[in-house]
Amino acid sequence: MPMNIREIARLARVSRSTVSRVINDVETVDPKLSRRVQAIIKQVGYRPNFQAQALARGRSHTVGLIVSELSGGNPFFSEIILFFERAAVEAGYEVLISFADVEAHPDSVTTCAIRMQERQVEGIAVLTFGIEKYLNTLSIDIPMIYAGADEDLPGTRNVRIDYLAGMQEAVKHLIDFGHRRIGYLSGQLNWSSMRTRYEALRKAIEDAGLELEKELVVECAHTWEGGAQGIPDLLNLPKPPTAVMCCNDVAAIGAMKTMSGRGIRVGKDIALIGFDDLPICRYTHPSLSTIRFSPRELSSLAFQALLEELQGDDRESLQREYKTRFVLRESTCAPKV
Amino acid sequence: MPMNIREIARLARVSRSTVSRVINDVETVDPKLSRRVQAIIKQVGYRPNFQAQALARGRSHTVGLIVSELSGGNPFFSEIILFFERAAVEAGYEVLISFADVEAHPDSVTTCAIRMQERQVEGIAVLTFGIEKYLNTLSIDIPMIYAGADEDLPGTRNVRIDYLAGMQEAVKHLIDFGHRRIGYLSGQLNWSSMRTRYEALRKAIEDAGLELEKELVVECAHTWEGGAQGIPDLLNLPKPPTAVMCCNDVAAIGAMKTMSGRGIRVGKDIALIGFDDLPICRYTHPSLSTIRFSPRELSSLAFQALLEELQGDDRESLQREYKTRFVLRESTCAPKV
DNA sequence: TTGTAGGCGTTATCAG
DNA sequence: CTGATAACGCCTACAA
Repeated sequence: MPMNIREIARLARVSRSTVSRVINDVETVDPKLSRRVQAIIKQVGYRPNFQAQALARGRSHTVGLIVSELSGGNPFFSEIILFFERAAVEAGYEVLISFADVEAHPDSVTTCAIRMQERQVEGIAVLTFGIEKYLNTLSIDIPMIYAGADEDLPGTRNVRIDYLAGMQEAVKHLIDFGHRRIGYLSGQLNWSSMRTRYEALRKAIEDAGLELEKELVVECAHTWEGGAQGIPDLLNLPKPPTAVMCCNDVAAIGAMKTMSGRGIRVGKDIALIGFDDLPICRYTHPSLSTIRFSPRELSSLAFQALLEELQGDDRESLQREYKTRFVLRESTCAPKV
Repeated sequence: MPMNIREIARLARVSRSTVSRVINDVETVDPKLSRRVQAIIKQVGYRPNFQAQALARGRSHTVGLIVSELSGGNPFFSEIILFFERAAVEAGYEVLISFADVEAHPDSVTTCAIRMQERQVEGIAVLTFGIEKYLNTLSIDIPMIYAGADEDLPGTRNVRIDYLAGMQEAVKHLIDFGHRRIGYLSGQLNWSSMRTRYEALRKAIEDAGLELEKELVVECAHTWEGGAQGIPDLLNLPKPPTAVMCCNDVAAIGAMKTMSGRGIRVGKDIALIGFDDLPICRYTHPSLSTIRFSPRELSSLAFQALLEELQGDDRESLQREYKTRFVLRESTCAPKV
């Protein structure tokens, strides 16, 4: 008992085309007939074969999502995936996820591209930071969306990320508190997103009339471990910073751990600010002031942009931008005298 | 220039069947010819159309994964998804993810089922806890895998979860420290997994010759917020517990937050044990002793079980079980006098 | 408004 | 070992 369109047609004593029309809500079908067919469809629990539809229509209704290999279980990328998936499903799309581990496998981008091609994805969103540069080899002629790319590549759309806005708010907050020596726990600066964050912070600090001193910038892995191991380089300085900003929350939390272990009270002895605003930030002790960079909104924005591209909307009006914002919690304080 | 098998055949001056054989590594094809065809395939960058293959083969090479709606950004489920996806891709399968939000939409299970059916998934893994009971309505005749289901449903395979092992280790650890009043921050007990964890803990405590007193069990949401709000009920008791176990890590971390705020030093004034072993556990202060329940292993185990079912392996020998284990960190201590 | 027939890209069953 | 040819389940002109 193969349950296909042919079988429904037989049961309803109509042609396959009619059933097809009913399935696809074509207007021109007689309402009475339509109802009859629908009744049978419901009765036998028939569902059209997605793959066959895709093949016949020449449209896969699938989009690709490329993210980097999850570094140390950073929840940020998990959430990117979750929210992108959800946005896609709501719009009737399927999503094909690929993990690109550029560090370990330089050819992983190729692998991604192959998978994407085989599944006939209609568009690709690259929601990770640092692998854009590998993608030019990929030369695909379908819509592509990046987030926070260095420069707008021709033929692609970019969701701009305004790192500066949040950084400025954070810096202003610190300066208002009286801080002058602001340190930065940076990720590896050869990653473009880390470079961008760094530049944004520097600009924010300079705009405020201060300077981000070289020795106050420590480069470490953008992971829990990285933050935990990197913070001593700042603390052990002859003149350590009175406030520290971090490239992301997990590094900040790692740093917090190390400092707590040394008896340094974050939010009292030193000010600490993260980046991302993971859910956990509200539940550290002290809760972590941070710069919000919501994976949910980013995902959603990226998918929307992709969707518009797919539907051939006007290219001009759709410049997307995500604006970061400072979130005040308990981990900041006035400089300790 | 449609790049399909027909085009390759034309370029290579062979039939489509031959190209198909080359693609699928059929032995009987002449090596020399095969190489020639492969060269052309590589040259033009041709990739077979996955959907067409699925249609022709009658196999979608896709499996479904049902998880519950993410509660408050608990990273546990995110990781379940990530690792399941990865295991599947390695085995050449695609995965279709569905979020079932049973609480808000009782019919979401039906929605899932429909999506799965449309995509012709070959099997389904239900890696969430508490929605098994809704699934009998789903009556699908494809392999299904559960994890930690109450009872082994007929015609399905279950990855057993040995909650007891880890609980016993944890309880023994606490008792060795001298604890006698062990409290429990439970999730809602009408969720089967929460009920199961509770039962396991009770058994572990009873096996050790103690009793899990009713008043020492607090029922709260299994979220950060839940833990933060639930812990006072335990602390405010006339005779509060000297050690608290939690239904999961996020609740434990929430509880930790509340206690820190009250000046209670976890790991000195009170012992605290989580459940799950999220990456964050190593970076709280103090780091959180917990019971490991690795989403990675669970996902992998579940996918393997599903795969074996799909490949028609022997049903008997494949009883899978995941065993939890206690992980000692800094949040436990002797009872404070 | 409905039915007929051909095609989407691939596999699989036959002959040759 | 290779090549026609008929599926797979659905969509879509085109014809009726």
